Amino acid sequence: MNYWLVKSEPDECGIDDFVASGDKPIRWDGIRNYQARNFLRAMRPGDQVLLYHSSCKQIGVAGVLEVVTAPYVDPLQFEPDSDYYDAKASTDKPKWSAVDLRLVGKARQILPLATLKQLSALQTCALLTRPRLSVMSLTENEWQAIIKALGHLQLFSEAKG
DNA sequence: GCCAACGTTGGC
DNA sequence: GCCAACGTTGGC
Repeated sequence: MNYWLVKSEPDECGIDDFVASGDKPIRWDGIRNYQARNFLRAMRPGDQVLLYHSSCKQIGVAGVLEVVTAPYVDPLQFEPDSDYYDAKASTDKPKWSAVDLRLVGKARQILPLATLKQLSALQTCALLTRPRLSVMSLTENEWQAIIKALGHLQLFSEAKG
């Protein structure tokens, strides 16, 4: 079991999109950074993922997702009309990957960045030390610290009964 | 292979 | 909207 954190602007794809999608997974695509891609390629079905909302009113952890599929070729790299088109990628030599993610639970309230910054377990976490990295692994310790902060505040609710 | 210019991310 | 951080590009 591995732990991850992914960032997204909620206008693009946020926790409410996962709530609306219910059991149906959403493809996590459009990653166009090599380090983020390499983390994404290490994802395995069943891995747990925190969803972080960036560049928005309420910045912070918005909920928990899980990995549904193994990584596969991101089809958007081949679509010229897509924002995520990559002219250098070919079906012979695809460059970018995607996985499918599904909702586990939504936070009752966003766990704000300001709070995350105060957690001692996160002082060396990539979320705080590596700005602009949009997919990262978390240690079990980092994961537990965030889950505890979510749970202790009773922020967590089951998305589906 | 170096590095300046440029573009993007993302908090504030 | 500003700007710091930093990844990418491209000239040499």
